[in-house]
Amino acid sequence: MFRVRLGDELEIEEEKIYATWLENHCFTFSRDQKYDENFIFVLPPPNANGELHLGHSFGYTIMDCIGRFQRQLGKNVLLLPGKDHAGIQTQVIFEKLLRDQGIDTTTLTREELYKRCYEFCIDRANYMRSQEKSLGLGADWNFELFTLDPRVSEIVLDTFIKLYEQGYAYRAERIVNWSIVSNTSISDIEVEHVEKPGTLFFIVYPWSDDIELEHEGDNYFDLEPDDVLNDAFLVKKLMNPPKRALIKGRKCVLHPVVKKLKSEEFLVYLPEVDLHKGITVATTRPETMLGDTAVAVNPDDVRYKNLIGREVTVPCINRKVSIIASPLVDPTYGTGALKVTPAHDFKDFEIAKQKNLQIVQVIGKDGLITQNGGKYCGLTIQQARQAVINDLKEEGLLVDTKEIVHFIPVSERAKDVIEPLVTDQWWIKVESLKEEALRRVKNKNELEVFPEEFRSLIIQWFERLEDWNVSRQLWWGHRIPAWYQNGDVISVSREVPDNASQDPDTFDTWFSSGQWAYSTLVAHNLLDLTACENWSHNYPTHLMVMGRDILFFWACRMILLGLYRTNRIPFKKLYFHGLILDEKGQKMSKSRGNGIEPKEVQSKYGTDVLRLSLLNGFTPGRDIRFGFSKCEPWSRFLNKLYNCAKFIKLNSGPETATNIIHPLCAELIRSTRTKCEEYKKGFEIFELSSVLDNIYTFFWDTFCDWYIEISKVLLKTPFALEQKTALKSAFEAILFMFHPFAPFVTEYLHTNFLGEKMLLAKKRFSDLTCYKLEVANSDYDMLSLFEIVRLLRRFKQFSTDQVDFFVEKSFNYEDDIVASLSRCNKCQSSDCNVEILVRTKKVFIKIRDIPVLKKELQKRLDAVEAQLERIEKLLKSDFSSKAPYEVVLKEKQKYEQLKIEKHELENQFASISGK
RNA sequence: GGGUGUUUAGCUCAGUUGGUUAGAGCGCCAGCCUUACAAGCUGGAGGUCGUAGGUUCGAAUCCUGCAACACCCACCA
Repeated sequence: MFRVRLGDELEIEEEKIYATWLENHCFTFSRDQKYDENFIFVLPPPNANGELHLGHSFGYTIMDCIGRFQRQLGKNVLLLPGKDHAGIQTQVIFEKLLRDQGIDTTTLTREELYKRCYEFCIDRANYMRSQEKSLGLGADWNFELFTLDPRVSEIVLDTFIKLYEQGYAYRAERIVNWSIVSNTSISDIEVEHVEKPGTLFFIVYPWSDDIELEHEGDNYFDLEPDDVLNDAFLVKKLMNPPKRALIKGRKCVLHPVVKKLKSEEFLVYLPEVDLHKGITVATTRPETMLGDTAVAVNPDDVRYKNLIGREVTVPCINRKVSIIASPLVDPTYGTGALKVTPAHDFKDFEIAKQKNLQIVQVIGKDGLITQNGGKYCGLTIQQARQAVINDLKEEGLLVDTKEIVHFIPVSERAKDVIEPLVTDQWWIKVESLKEEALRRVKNKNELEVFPEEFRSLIIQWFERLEDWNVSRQLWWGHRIPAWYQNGDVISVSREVPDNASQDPDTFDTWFSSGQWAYSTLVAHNLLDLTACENWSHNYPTHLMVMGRDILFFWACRMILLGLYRTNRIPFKKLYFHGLILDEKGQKMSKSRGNGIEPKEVQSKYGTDVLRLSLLNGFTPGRDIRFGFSKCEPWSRFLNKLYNCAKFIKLNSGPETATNIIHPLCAELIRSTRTKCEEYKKGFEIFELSSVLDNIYTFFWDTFCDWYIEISKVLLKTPFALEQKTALKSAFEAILFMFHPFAPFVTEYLHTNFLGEKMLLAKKRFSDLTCYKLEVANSDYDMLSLFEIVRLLRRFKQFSTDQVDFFVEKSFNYEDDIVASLSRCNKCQSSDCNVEILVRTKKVFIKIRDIPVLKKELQKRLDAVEAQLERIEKLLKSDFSSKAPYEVVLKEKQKYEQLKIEKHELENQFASISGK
């Protein structure tokens, strides 16, 4: 926990303040209230295997800020905290930890590993909870849950059992993304594509039988390409395009399919291929040829059309395979001939399914070549690749290589290269589930998304969603409740059948976190799943907040599973925040070394500065840049707040006025109330950043720079008591409004400087003094006071001599206030040499420095004339007839006012001329 | 290849449904130790709102093209 230093002498201990909040049950949720009185939101559970980073701090700050505001409204708020077991990620981290400690993981039983890892996670969770508390997170800790908590797992398993019973969960052998390092399958969404250099090998698969090739003459027309598409040339559409062309020195043939690019049509010319020895394929992974069961070409590809059905021999393994046609083959890429390895490539698997090809697995789950790989059996992928290349070279079948840059799939968690493999897995059939999800997500009444643009991302994701592989070959996670006898599933149930063995696999982490929105509520008896079928009442939660990076991982899955089990989207409002970038706009990461730890900021500036600088200037869904330079202004702000509190304390006593009569004091109360209302409105639509901006300006510019300065005069008059009351109640409201943003310092000042007995964290709108005071009506024009002071300040600034003034019709002490703020002296009107109309008031000024006066008057006159000219032009145009009446009227009124001002100024010029 | 977002002052960003003089913080210039605060106060300079068109009486704001940057998705071997 952190101490924050304010000014020279004040230190605030955040930990003590947090303890006080807990002691006073500031964050305690009471169960017995109605939906409308509650505000419940389930917090995203961070992975319990490390510590919180700045991104977590950002999210929590937003959530806590909203939670505190909802309490101010009088709501019964529950922020429900938790931690995620994070399957594969934790297993990777934990196994490495054991290895680093010299422990051989293979010597431990599964139960032992699980137990130790559970303890590890609980330990991390404890640490992370202390971090969450240090941020000021006002969660009800009695409700905290872990995703592997028995109360939660029970629900997760039940969901799977239900899915199985209703035919949504099934087992199938299919090609999946396989991580050799983690020894498990992973879902598409956990695969990243990383750009890396690689080599494209051109390999000849010789004809199995003798073949006679047709020869079609040598007429080639010279053509200039307009563009290049992979290995083919694009030429703008011609009237009678030649069948054969020489482009950039290469013999090409015309492809019968026209390519459309940006609404323009192009002819495609494919480079001719050498077919004498055999058919040439291109691949970056030569070792997979051991599992080739076909060579595929595009059915429209004229180069190969006549060869479909012929046989070639796959070198190294000497397997005879046919040339088949598939529209999935891109004729412009490589040679246009694709080696088909169904067991180790997604597209090839698809082709094999359509064409009923044999599937030969040559790479095992351990990453070694299988027995199907013949003499290469037992080699690693890299070794096999080298061996195959050497053998091909020897036989003269490797005809070309090309260095390319391509995207290779890697595991998001372990970062190792993904090998597509055919394995037996559990799947969730998503077809009908996603239809329902799409229908509901498109309905804006059912789900509000902040920012709204993100709704289309959710829709697109669902549209593309295919069956979900939910089994993982890991020991860390919810073990799948499927039971086998002789390799067959005999039951899926929480009951243990006799003589059966349990599926060794666990669920994909997202299968459990996808249920978090309701599993947490059910675990705490806030929701009854059995009542969900035909219910009409509201879903218990109101809001879900998360980073935009887990939109697909988490938000979509919660919608999918939430609809399945509760018949509702488990949140009414879904709010996404952006990610934290460094000052240069780059992602923070350990490898770049540009990350900032939350505690670095907290110990240097205090938690409130961290919160304020994160919340300042952000827009939902948009990433923000963060660096220490963002903290400085907020550090100054807290110092200002502290000094302001000091001033208020110095100028308040036990007595208070109940009736505010002086127009300036009344005006202060009124504008404070207005700010409170704006604050409320802004928060209700989650405009946290603009709310902060608004109250910042109110505090600094309006309250400190004007009202406190004004008070320095009024405090010496008989209006002192009501001035003190007004200042104190306005400052109370200011602390109240800043409290969700900067809870620690505001709480401290509230108790120690305002001397309030009630905790600020417990204060509601209805407790604010500014709403209770009786305030006299007045039509006082605050702006004219501001204008007069600013005018005099400018004269004073530029003038070499002193400036005196007299304000017409000034009310109680107004002239003293003007004198104090402008540092000019008041005098009698008769002593003055110039009079200026400021809004509704006339100010008489005595100024000896005539050139300065003239210059200033001229500046005003120029501005007025420019305005007049502008409006005249405007009124002469179609504006008067076509613009709405109110808008025209506003301009006309402005025009009249300006004309009077101009007249006055001209008179002044006349009176000083010659002086 | 598909999609989304961004482009406003020297820097970091606001700018709500189009309304006519575009805002803040930091930085810059000038002047102030005015007894809450020099981490402050006062005054000031600085922007043809990426570009080319269009709609409109009126565009930073709406539409279209273009450019640059960023991110996400995708099974080009």
